[in-house]
Parts: sequence; structure tokens; C-alpha cells
Amino acid sequence: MKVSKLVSFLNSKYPFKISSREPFKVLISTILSQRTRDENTEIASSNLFSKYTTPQAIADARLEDIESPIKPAGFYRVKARRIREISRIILRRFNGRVPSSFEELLTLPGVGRKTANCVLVFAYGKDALPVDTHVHRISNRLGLVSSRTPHQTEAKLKSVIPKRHWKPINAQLVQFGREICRPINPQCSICGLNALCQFRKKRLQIKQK
DNA sequence: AAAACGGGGGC
DNA sequence: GCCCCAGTTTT
Repeated sequence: MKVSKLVSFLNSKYPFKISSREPFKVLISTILSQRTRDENTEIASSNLFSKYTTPQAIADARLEDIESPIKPAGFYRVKARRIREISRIILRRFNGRVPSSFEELLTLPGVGRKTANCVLVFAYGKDALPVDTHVHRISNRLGLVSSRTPHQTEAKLKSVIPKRHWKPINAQLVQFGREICRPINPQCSICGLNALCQFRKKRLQIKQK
């Protein structure tokens, strides 16, 4: 699989558009998006930010008043607790601003590699490449990488894909993974990349037997 | 390494 | 009604 082929395919089929670059909104929206479909993330995020706009407001809110608006995102109890704690930590320890280093972001509850990288690239324009299950699975199927963990996939992708293409990759591959390159029952027959795909080739060989 | 967290949507 | 889902933390 040639990287240039993949990039041009993704750019033509999944034009990239980011809604907010405000660090606090990016961070909270990304927390809400964990294990949650995009439509439900949007609703939950919109509900929450129409009620509270600042870290201070969320830090002072009652837990149940945070839980209620974010219910559509699922995991709403744990997410509400983490969102309020994140707001309090940001106020107390980071002078009211979302930290802009990977290490500091990882100290926030509910923030792992993927979420921290989303904040770095979408809010601060840094050279980060968030890797989730879709990116991990698809990169291996296409033969871009051969790795066991998302962390290894991230390192390999960054060495193979030019920096200027890193930002849209995650969102594009997630969308591609949802409708075509699914975890199970992948729609290989209608996939625009099937001629170049190792996974597709192996599936066909297996079917032959 | 596996479990737990969860409402919403596909089937 | 059953199963899965833009992760992270805890056991």
C-alpha cells in the first residue's frame, strides 16, 4: 500500500473539518467521544456546553447536573466525574488552561494516549497522530504497519506518513472503518482500496480453499 | 490479561 | 432482545 494512494483516497472521500479548536472544548469533547459514536458525542457535547462554558462552571457544578446532559454519550457517570475533576485540576494546578504537553495531559483522569494526542493536534496544532482501534486495525489490514499494540502502530505510522498529513488521518480512518473497513463483515467488495489491500488478498485466498 | 463503565442504534 | 461501540482505569 502506497501512502500517497491512501492519503489521496481519504482526502477525496472523507474531507476533513474540525468543529472547535478551543482546548477545553476539544479536551472535554474527546473525553465524551471515548467508546461512543460521533452522533451521540455531538449531542452530549452540545448539551453540556450550552449549560456550562468554562472550567470554573463545571468545577462548581453538582455531579448529577453534569451527568444529565452527557447521558447520550454513555459511560455518563464515570465521564461526569472525570470531567469535573479535570476542570478542578486545570483550575488548581494549570492556572485555568488545558496543559499543552503530552506528559501533563496524561496526568488528567480519563486522559490516555489517544485523548492526549487529540488535544495536542486539534487544539494546539502539534505533530501528534491519535491512534484508536479503527486506526490500529485498518493500518494493519492495509499493510501500512505490522504491530500488536496501538502504541506501536502510532510510532510506525509517524515514520511512514509525512507530517502534513497526520491531522486528518484519525477522523478519516474512523469514518472509513465505520462504513467500509469494519471490524467484522468488512465491505471489501465496495472498498476503493481493495485492489491494494493485503487483508483483502488473504480473505480471497482463504475463500478459494 | 480481563473486567468494568452505559445509553443508543443496528439488526 | 441481543450485540456492538472515536478508551481508560482498575483488578
